[in-house]
Amino acid sequence: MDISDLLDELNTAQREAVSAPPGNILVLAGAGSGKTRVLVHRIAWLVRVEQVSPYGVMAVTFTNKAAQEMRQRTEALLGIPAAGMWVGTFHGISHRLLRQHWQEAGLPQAFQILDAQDQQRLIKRVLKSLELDESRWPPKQAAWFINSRKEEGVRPGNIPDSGDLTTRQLIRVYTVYEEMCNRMGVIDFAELLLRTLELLRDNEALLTHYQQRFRHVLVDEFQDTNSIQYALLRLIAGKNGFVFAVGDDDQSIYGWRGARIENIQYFSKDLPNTQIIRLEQNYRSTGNILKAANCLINKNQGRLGKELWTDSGDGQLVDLYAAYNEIDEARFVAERVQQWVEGGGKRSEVAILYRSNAQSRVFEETFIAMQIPYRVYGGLRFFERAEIKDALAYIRLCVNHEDDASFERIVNQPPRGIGERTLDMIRATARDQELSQWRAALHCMQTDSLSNRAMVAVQVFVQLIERLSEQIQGLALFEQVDHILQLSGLLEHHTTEKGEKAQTRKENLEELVSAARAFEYEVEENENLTPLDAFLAHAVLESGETQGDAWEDCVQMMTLHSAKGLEFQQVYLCGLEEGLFPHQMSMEEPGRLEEERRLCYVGITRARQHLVLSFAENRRLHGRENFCVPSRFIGELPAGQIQEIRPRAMVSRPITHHSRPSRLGGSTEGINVGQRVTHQKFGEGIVLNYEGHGSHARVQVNFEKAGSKWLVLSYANLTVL
DNA sequence: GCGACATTGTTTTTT
DNA sequence: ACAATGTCGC
Repeated sequence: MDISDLLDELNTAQREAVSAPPGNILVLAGAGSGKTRVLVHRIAWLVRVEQVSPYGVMAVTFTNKAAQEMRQRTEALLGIPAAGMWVGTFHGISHRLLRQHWQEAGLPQAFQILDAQDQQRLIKRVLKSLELDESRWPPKQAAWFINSRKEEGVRPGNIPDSGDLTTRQLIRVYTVYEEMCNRMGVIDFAELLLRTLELLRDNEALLTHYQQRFRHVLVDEFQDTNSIQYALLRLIAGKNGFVFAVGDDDQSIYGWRGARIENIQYFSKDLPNTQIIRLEQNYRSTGNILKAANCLINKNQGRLGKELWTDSGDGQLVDLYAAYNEIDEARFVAERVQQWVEGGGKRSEVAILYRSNAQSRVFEETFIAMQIPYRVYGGLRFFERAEIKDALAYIRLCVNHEDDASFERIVNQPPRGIGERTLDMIRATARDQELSQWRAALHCMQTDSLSNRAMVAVQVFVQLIERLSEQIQGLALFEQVDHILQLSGLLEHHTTEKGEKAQTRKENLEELVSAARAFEYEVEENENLTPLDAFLAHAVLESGETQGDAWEDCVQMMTLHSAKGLEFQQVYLCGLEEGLFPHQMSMEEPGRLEEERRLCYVGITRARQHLVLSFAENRRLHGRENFCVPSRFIGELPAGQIQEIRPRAMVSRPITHHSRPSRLGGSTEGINVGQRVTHQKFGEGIVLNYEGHGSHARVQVNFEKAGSKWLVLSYANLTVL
């Protein structure tokens, strides 16, 4: 068999990984070292050389986009549709398993998936029913608690009672939340994985079946797996299966949402005869960019160790611009982009990266003023828009009357005279009688416990849903969606609504019908799912941009997080200031600071040809004008690779060559951001920020005992430690 | 039910 | 500063 085409275009390390005999393999793939390529070639190798049936291969990623790309590239390489091969996200694959084995998993056949928003709403209701005050028990915190427990595979009953009151309450919330989910037949994202894990773990026959089927499990972005995902992988691979994992510990940037970088370390301990292969040759960036990246990431402790290199030249130096303020920063970037475009560069080859979304605004304003087309990533996605979620809620309620989340959402949307009072009545009935809200509404009408007016309103609603449920029987998917939009009054509501936004909303709703129409083609061997159910699941699981929409030539603006996996000729890494990047919230803890550093590393390694760093000396943040200290990361870069651009005479602070943040001016002598100080009353703390100068200067100090305080420097009498 | 005011928080994001 | 909620009065 001719396999030369599979290996020809690979380097030695890549070849080693792709052609290794079946076994547990961990590929430590640096940025730009061809990790997806290796993964895809490995699949092709297994199928073509090792004669593994595509049916026995499972490939898992995190995002739908990555899954799609993997599938496409695999099919292109194999030259055949890889039918039977399971390529998808952890959630997608779990969903598939649960749909197939809903009975064994203890789920209703028509179970629906709760997205983050719906989950939050449901938690709010749980808090209310437990009579917990939302200000003392923030729903966000409860959601975080529940999700992180689930991600560790822990049910409410298995949380050790530490005697801590807060924890006890949260366990109660978790318990009730779970009951409500079960009653409503909905599961949240974390539950998707946890249920699947339990399903396989507790079901010998099923587990054996899948272990025998999937002898080869491949994982992308392994450094981003959390505990439950790792457990799932190991369970499916079993004793006789093989895991092929690709990851980069230096690009682990999702620790804050449960990803466990340690999984990389555990891998070789947990799985027998692990072979570790490093991919260090970089095909993306110039030598100078790589040197900067290597030098920075070297400051992290406990790395597995990897040093990127390239055999293409050094290229341009990395530019560093010290802007006067954030407006100057944006202006500088825009002008540079304009020069690039005038020189024949494509706008889509330029990325502006920043730490937080709020930073995009100034760039947007500047780019609009200078008429440079741009596109901002992030923000609300199609299926997350309110009007779309309303429409979906109608559909879901028609499919499953017990779905309280949907009931709440649309019972009075568009307004039909069912106000808070009526709802409270229904909610109370639901609680007391242990009914779904739908049934509670029926109950209220039967028992005549509502005012006449409310009665009629509820009746209208109930009849509407009943009529809709009946009428959509037997219709094609898009007709069902269209029908519901027309008769629910939603479309009409947004049509009569005035304002520019209303027009967009209406268009979005129409777009939903088109999406439903397009979706019909994708409904594959729908595993005992109606097209409508499949469409609903698709909406939740893949709420992303419908697709990579017509690639206009736009400058790309995004956060560092969303830049992972992408590459650009020119990268502007902006807002390199202490407190912003590394972010305030991550500065204290060494572990989180290292994650920030990895984030910076990710940013740097996005650039192919030219990297420009910038920071502002003054920045308006949360309404306050702040003096900024250049990010410590700037000081951690190799001076030889950096070229400072400072056209402004007024700026005179040295930037490179210190890793310590520079000193404050005026009478604030001796006090630096990040320094430990002590105060007579408040005790010890760390200087977080400062503003103003001379005798008016104020510093923000985070005291260990007293918390964060702003102090006027001339009165505070701080002692530097 | 809706508009006017007040309060609140404000890293990163996928599924 | 600012947007996104929540509360209140009509």
